[in-house]
Amino acid sequence: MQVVAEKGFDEASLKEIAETAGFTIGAVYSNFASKDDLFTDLLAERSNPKHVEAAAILAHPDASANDVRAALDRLLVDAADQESDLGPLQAEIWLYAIRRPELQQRLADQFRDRRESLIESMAFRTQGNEAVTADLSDLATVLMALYQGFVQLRRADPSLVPPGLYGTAAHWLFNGILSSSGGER
Amino acid sequence: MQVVAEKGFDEASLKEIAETAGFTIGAVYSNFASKDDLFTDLLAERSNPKHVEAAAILAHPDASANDVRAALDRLLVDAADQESDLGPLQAEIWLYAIRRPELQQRLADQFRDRRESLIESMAFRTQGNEAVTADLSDLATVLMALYQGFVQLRRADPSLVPPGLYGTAAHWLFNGILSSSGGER
DNA sequence: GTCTATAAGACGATAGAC
DNA sequence: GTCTATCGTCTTATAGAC
Repeated sequence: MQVVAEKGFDEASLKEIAETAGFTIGAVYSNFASKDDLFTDLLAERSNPKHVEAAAILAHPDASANDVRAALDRLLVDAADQESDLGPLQAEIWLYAIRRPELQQRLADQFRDRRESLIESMAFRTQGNEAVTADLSDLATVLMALYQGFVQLRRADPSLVPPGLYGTAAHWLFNGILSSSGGER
Repeated sequence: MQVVAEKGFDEASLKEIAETAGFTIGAVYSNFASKDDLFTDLLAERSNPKHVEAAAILAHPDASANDVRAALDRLLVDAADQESDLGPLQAEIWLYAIRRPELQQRLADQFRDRRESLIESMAFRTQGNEAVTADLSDLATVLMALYQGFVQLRRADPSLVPPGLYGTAAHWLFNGILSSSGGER
């Protein structure tokens, strides 16, 4: 995955992948049937733990609104800056999956699962607030899409995405839902 | 660009690229020095007209809030569904550019230009509204990131992004900014 | 400017020794 | 289960005729 993130799937030769892992090509082929098989296997192992983290914070009953905003920002900065591989890797996986019909469904399911855990976490914090509850699924979708977009913008140039903007945007969305529920939608 | 979108940069062989264009490999090499040269040249020609379109609608003084929401949704649906190449192509370009330091700056500039035209369009509609004007740049950044994320989610599975959600999200953000400007931010 | 033919090399994948 | 050595194929890029 490290080599694929750096070079791209096709430019990542099995020789380099094997040697990065401390093996030779032969060793790889005794464990995997093909390069595609290797990639799809590693893909299955790789569940996305980041959004679960955020969901855990969102779900924490003592967390204040500011805690949530700070958690979202930390999530973004960690992903885009510290783990600088994450953006390219996700793009590679996305491209790989949408071009293979049998994987496209799995990718969609993955997105759906992440959204579901986000919804559950947020539901815990917004129960009793009907206005927000009704739009919870849409809000989760927006937060996920925004995260993806921010990671890519930030990778092109960190100064494009001011620090704290992810949390601020979430704040705007939340308030926007509240103030929209009264009038027309 | 069509072949690159379908197969990916590496899997798009010069033979297929040439034949798709109705030429042979030799003809390509009499016009371009290398495959990278071909791609970067085509990359430069390809300016993104879509956001300009949206900006034009946003800038129209007679446009109602509903017109703007409808325009944003049309923008998304057109991009993700009709031009189904756009998502993969943008991902390919992004990956290609962030891996080449000399292109990364050009990519960042492109993002900055698009944001600038979005800001100008919106400024025309929000003049006099200080609360929104102050956050215009951030709002534009959020709308751009959201657009990118939506296109990718929708390509994995259209039902992940309900119709109208882009416009709704923009509506929430706008209202959120208005209601946030009074209290703490 | 575009073609055909070809060069040089890298790649994924396999065979067989250990 | 991992190694070395090798096979066939495909690729980018070039040379030279037209």
